[in-house]
Amino acid sequence: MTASRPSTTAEELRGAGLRVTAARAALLDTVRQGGHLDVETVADEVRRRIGHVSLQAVYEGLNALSAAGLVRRITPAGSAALYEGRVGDNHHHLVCRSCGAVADVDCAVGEAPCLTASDGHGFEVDEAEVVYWGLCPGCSTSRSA
Amino acid sequence: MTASRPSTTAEELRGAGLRVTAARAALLDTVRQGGHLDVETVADEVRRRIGHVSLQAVYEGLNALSAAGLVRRITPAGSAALYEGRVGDNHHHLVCRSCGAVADVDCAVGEAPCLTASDGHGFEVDEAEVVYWGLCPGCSTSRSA
DNA sequence: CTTTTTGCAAATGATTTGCATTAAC
DNA sequence: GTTAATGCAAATCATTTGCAAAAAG
Repeated sequence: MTASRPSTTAEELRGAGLRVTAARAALLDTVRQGGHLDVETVADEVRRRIGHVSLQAVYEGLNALSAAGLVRRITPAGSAALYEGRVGDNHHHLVCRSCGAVADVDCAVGEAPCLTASDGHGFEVDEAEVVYWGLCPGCSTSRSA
Repeated sequence: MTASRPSTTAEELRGAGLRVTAARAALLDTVRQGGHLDVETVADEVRRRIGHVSLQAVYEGLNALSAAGLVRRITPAGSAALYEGRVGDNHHHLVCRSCGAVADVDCAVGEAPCLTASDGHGFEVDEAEVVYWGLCPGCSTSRSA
């Protein structure tokens, strides 16, 4: 079954140089279908799909997937990491200070505006991560009402 | 005893609604003089100034100071938090993926460009945090050389 | 067959919490 | 005198690590 087009999850994994295991495939599918999932949530969903998978395998797999650029890892609050399936489109995040909700946003200034720092201090920048802190609609309402 | 001369630091603490203690004052002075300091480093420096201070007092004090807006807490890597004295000037950070070095940068697009998301999704945004990921001069050189 | 991945448990590191003591107001 | 801050130790949470067994290529 050596398909020539990378349409399946398995093929993508292989194309990224990763071994194809049930855990990895379920991990990738799960992250791609959800929005912003923490490790525990991913683990639950993966287990719902393929049965038992250790938490360590989930951590390992998510590391491998994000290193390969198949998923993106974000750490808005500094506490628990979140994973999302949208990669390579330079989108950013709105994070609620109150409930922790995360929403996607495209960059404010067109194509890839924030990708370049005004003064790079000699750094070789390859990615810009923007987090908009505030209150989500729900928390904003209950706070002012 | 009641201090008769108005030390700037003490007054700022009072003005922010915080009690003036040796620990808090040393904390604020320390964070303002350093660049980007982690909790342990702050604790060391504070002890060098006023003698023994518990690590918990440092955590507590830094929380109070950042809640009051006197210092800023940043968590670039998701691991250890860093504190800096520059607040309210909408500056951002360059972070080295290799050695973790952090440098300040002013926003790329003028005054406060990244402060507004293209689509706020109803969020009430009050701050935008930008992290430019890359390699610092040193790590960049040793990697390509 | 060789290398990577999984599983299990214990370890690590950052940060928080409970409670008595002390200092600030 | 009240209230908030400090010190100390233990607890908590996310994540990592070591090593043997199982699976992928």
